[in-house]
Amino acid sequence: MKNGDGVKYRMTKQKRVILEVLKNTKSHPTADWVYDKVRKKIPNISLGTVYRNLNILKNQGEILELSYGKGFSRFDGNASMHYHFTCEHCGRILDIETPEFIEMEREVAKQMGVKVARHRLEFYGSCPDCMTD
Amino acid sequence: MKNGDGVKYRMTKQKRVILEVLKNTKSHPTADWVYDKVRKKIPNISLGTVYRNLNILKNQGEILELSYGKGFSRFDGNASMHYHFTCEHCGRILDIETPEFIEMEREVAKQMGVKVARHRLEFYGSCPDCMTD
DNA sequence: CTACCTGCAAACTTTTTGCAGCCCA
DNA sequence: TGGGCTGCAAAAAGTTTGCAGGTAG
Repeated sequence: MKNGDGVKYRMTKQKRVILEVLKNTKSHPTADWVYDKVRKKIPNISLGTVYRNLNILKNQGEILELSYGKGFSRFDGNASMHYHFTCEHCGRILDIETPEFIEMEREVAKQMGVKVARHRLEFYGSCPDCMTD
Repeated sequence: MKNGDGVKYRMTKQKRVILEVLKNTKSHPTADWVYDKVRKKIPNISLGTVYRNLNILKNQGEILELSYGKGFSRFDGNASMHYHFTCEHCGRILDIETPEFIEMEREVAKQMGVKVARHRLEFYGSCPDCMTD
């Protein structure tokens, strides 16, 4: 992979706009959604460039990549640690403001004899708009 | 999709062997690994059949599908609720025997005004064999 | 018998990559 | 100026699907 460890990243128009799009949405968009949105400002940008920059931004710690089922990722312009709630009706993904549940890591480390570096926690259910069922 | 709601599932040799393979491993294999393993017993089985049956077994609640990053799923012959620990060195996935942390669901439901149906929790770090670093 | 299931192969989806020219630092 | 970055298009990788014949119940 290019842009490995000791490589200096450059700022380009493409990267700036991609980051802008991600920072200005609360949705947790797919690469394709970002592509569509960015094309409004840079009509001839290619999907490959979007993917390349999403990976760079992720490596730089500017954004988060959230892998959900099968073949697709979503991206989050908010890189600080937070959990997510997915509405199983409308598909919306909401940020959760709860502080991290770190005690769980200690518990698992002790019980399994492993070293826990991090965890990922996802909640699923119905969002306020979809609770009428 | 075939095999929808009211459809009766049949037991076939293929499905039986696939389930056997999954119940007899503690690894959390990919579809491809299952395919290789099953081919030792049914040499001319097709990958499509493996995928079809993995989906059926998942819908029947016999196995779990675990989606990790990018383009691939892993399957777990242990369908009872449990968390997973992934070793970031060797890639091994271990089952965690901790009871479910259900209080978190209540906490999130109250704070966000949502209805939480379930959650998924994944731990990452170093397993006992890889802790020498 | 008859629906469901199978093998095969082609299609699909999402993401990655090779290349030649471009442009940021 | 040089080494990363770009657009384009082709390729990868994982999964799904259409079809015609096979088989469980």
